Amino acid sequence: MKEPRDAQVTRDNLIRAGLALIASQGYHATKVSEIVRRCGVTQAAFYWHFPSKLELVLELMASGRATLLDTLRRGYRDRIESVDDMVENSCRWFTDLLRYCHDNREYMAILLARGYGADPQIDRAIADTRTAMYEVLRGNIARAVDLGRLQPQATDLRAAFVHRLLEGSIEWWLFGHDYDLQHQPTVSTEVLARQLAEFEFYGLNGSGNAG
Amino acid sequence: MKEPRDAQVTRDNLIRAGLALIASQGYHATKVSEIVRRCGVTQAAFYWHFPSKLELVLELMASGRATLLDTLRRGYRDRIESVDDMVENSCRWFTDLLRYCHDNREYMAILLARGYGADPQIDRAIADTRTAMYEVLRGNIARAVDLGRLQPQATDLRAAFVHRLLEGSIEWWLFGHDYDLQHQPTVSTEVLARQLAEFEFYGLNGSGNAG
Amino acid sequence: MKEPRDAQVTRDNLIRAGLALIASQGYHATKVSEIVRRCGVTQAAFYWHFPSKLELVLELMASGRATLLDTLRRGYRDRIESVDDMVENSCRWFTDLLRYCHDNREYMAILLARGYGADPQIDRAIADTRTAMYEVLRGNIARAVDLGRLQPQATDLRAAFVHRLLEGSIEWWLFGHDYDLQHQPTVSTEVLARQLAEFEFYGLNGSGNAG
Amino acid sequence: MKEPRDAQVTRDNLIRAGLALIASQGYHATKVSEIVRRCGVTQAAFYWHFPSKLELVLELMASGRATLLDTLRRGYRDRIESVDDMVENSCRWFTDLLRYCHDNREYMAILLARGYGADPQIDRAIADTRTAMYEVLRGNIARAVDLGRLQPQATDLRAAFVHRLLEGSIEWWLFGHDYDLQHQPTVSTEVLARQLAEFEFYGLNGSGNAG
DNA sequence: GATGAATGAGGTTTCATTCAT
DNA sequence: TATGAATGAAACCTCATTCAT
Repeated sequence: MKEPRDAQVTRDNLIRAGLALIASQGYHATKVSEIVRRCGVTQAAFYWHFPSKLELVLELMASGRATLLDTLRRGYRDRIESVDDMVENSCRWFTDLLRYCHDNREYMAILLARGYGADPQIDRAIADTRTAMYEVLRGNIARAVDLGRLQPQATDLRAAFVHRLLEGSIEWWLFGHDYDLQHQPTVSTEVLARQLAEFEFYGLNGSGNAG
Repeated sequence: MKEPRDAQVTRDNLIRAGLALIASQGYHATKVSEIVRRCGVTQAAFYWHFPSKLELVLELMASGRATLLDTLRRGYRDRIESVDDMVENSCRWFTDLLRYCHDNREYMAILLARGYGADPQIDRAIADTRTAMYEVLRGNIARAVDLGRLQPQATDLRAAFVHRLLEGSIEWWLFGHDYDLQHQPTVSTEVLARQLAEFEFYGLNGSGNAG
Repeated sequence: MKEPRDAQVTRDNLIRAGLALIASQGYHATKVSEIVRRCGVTQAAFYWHFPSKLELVLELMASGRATLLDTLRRGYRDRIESVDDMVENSCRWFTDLLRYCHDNREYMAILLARGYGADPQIDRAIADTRTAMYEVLRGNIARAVDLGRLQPQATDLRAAFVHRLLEGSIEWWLFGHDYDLQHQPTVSTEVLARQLAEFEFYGLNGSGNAG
Repeated sequence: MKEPRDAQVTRDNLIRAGLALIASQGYHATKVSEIVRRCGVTQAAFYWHFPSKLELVLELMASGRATLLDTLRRGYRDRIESVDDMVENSCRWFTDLLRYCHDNREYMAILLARGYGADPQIDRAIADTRTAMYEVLRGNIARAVDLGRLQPQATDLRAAFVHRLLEGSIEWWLFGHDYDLQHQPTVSTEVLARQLAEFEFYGLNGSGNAG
């Protein structure tokens, strides 16, 4: 259990600082000079750890993607005999996801709003991750259709609805209406997850058995 | 025999070129030199028409905002005796909105994904417009609650859901999963509007009387 | 006859300063910052006139090459009935060439010694020009062989000898033994040309009719 | 079971790698990082062996100079009763020299073309060695003049001719017209030496008794 | 209304060199 | 003897912006 090597600390600091700055200002507005100033090292040190500013971001995105997809795929146990079972499943799954997002708000900021348009490679990294999220949701809906729990109608389209509902709501939850990085959620994880699940299956009209 | 291309024409060209470039590359990646190159004028000409690159964008956003809000507020005739009436209303309103978005895809690209993180003033312009859209939706839901057509429950939250569902779905519709500016919609305006309205009120479970 | 435009003056200054610096320090040691300092303009001005430092040099080399080849090809009137006629022809031709070299010593410095190893494109530019010079000399020898004035023996090899004798002697003449850019020729153009021509045809042993 | 590669081995490797790189790319384009990468050691190791990159090169040049001068001075046995004796002597001497150059082509690359303009100290090292070579040649000619074998005319100038003819021809022989480090000689050592010696004393016109 | 030419500030990246271990 | 990690100085180049004409 040897103590963490200095280099690793510096490297982690650089990643953290880069993440924070890019989340709040975007890629182009974030200068290497500012990243290193926050870490108390020189710019040359940055380039010892990373081949370029772009590579730092791509590494950032890749590691965020890995942990996010991990979370996404863990969920959805399959006992679904009724629509209400599906609501329950969705609710649990959303809860896990929201916790992840809450704990990784800076990564989510880049993924959901501050990333596009920075650089083609970053665009791709974001699009890939978002598409992966869509695929998971689409898979779940398709399975429910196969089991006869949902009507076999416009699966892709409705998966896109759920996907965008979910992403957009997370963005709103974490950053508010004006995309403020300092915004604090006004709703608890549990309430949001439940309301989202209700809305997902019953829309504004509700289930009929709501309180 | 130069045709009399007056100042207004140049100005409009600059705005159009700026809009196209920013929509596809983002604010920082869009250079004044590129904008003017597309218009066949010099950079100094740009600065005769606009005080700065930022001002061009802000003007862009303001004019987009005006026409968008115009469209948004035109809708929603008030005869709502049943939920199905509301679905019909939503459907008509969505249709108008989608038409606008389709006709202004570059502005929507900036508004929905390529704008944040460019500059605090741009961020504000975007946030304001998006919030205005949310307010319209929230107002409609609140009215339905007042009229006893919807349950008086979590109005803000559910307005946020609808708002993000709508925005996100438009983004997907216009630009696909990987935010490709060249993407072509795979669903017609009418079908998307109807499906959105159905989903808005009944969720994945559907209305029961769907085809 | 309008007075020379400012821009052209600046551009010429930059070229001249670049030529002088590269001739004396080599390509890599010559900094854009130094070039512009000598011209009293900013670095951005440099990049308004030239796309890059490399392009400045390539332009330099290209224009030097053009005038040099022009000089090279002007020479060699064809009356050669005896070896002594050839010596006379060579002498005149060398005189022209030496005058050019004397008037363009900075370009010659780059071409003959300070250029190689700077950049692949520069290497090519130099090699091309030197090869062109060799070809002219080889052509002359080949013609003399065809006319029966020289023995048909190892033409390529002996052309290479003459070429390198000439280049090397020019280098020595202009820059001395230690390649000093400030060196002043110790021999007049005419004497050098005559001695070179004698050596070219008779070697150290001489013509027998020398003084 | 690491083989005992002691300090001297590492040092020699560094020198060899440096020599190869500088010969092919020039001084400035050769990075310490690249030298050490080829040797499998770190940059800090480099600086344990050498005080600076410049010192490595100077050492390189000094050792090349020592062996070259050794070769140069070994030659020229003094029996010269006729010009043909001198041709024979030159031929033998050139043969030795060409062998050396062939075996040390990387050093010759730096000495003859890739060195100038790198750094004042390197320039000096090169100039000194080349001047030493000139002195040897001049001494031989002077002796021949003293012995009455050559005419007492323009000794310095003609020594310079011979010197530059020799150097330039070696450069051409080793690296071709476009200074390609990979070039293979197209003429054997013996043929080149003989032709050079013939040319040295008789020029293009030849000896009259040539084959 | 527009141009040609220039500025100034700052960006990313490079590279020889050093120092604690 | 050597390494891993860092420094400092400076290089090339970019780009929004300006100004005289």
